[in-house]
Amino acid sequence: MPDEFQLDEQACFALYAASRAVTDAYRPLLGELGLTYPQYLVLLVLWESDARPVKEIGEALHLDYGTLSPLLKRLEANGLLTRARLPEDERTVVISLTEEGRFLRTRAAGVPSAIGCALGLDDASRRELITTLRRLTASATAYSLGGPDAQP
Amino acid sequence: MPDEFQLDEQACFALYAASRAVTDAYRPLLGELGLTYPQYLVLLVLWESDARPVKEIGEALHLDYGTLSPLLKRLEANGLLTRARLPEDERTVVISLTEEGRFLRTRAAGVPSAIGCALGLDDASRRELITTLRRLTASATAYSLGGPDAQP
DNA sequence: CAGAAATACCTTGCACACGATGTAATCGTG
DNA sequence: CACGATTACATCGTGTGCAAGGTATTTCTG
Repeated sequence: MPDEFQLDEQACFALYAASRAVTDAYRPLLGELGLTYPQYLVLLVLWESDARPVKEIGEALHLDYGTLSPLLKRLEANGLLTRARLPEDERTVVISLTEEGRFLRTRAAGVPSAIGCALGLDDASRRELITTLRRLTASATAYSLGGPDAQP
Repeated sequence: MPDEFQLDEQACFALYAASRAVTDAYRPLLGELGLTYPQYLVLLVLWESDARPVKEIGEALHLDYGTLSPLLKRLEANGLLTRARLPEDERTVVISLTEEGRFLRTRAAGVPSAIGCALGLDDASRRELITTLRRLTASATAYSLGGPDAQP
């Protein structure tokens, strides 16, 4: 019987390695734009719909405030976005793109297709991979929240 | 036509999110053993074959010295392994498990199956996922090394 | 065999990621 | 309406990851 500790048999390691390899592929492209991959993800969210509270960005990317707060501060320092308290609710901070932040989208126009090419996946296997990974993410998240033997 | 910037359509983000979700699932289990996920990966490598140079561990996990050196120092400080220069080649540092490091394997016996269960993948889709991810990793790595338009 | 190149590793600096803790604002309840 | 709970966010500490730069040891080359 196979060794359950065998690295090659573990989907988790394949996932971990693939994730870093893909981020590596992004690095030179995003470096041209002065961005890291997580910063690029934040911009994707904002390009899709601007002026959102930090909470929504965190939900979209599954990132907590401890990660987002300093990241957003760096993007603000680079002139890509602004932070403003909501008058109706002084607790929430709304993140809005600056003109420069909106313009960066045109400079990033080639990135998705370049990466799509780098991954070397046809459209069908890409969709299937996304489906599998989403199921896996949901399953792992449920496990984390509920614990190995959760009793509701 | 679909927006190429759409977060939901990007395999990269699914990968990034899944990788972190899986690491989250490991955290409580490994926390019991006083380990992080990358530290656990190093032990997997050493449990498979002990007394290896840092270079080999890095190749197995696709990690560089900048990550491994401090990580190995922490594992050494925790009494799980030792570092020794090779007499034949004073440049290389050989990492060997201590008695405690070897024993930890028995305490970690339940981890792989617990995670396997948490991911909720049957054996077939797990293997298929690993295959897809390995192709993807190879493709992304080749892209990173060769550049978008490499001319050998 | 001397000097150059390569190798193995280490350290530093920066940017995530996450747990834990703190704070101000709002909400819910009696 | 007082006051405890909740919410939204910030900060701090620790541990990765990676680029860049440094050192010591070996290997290669002329």
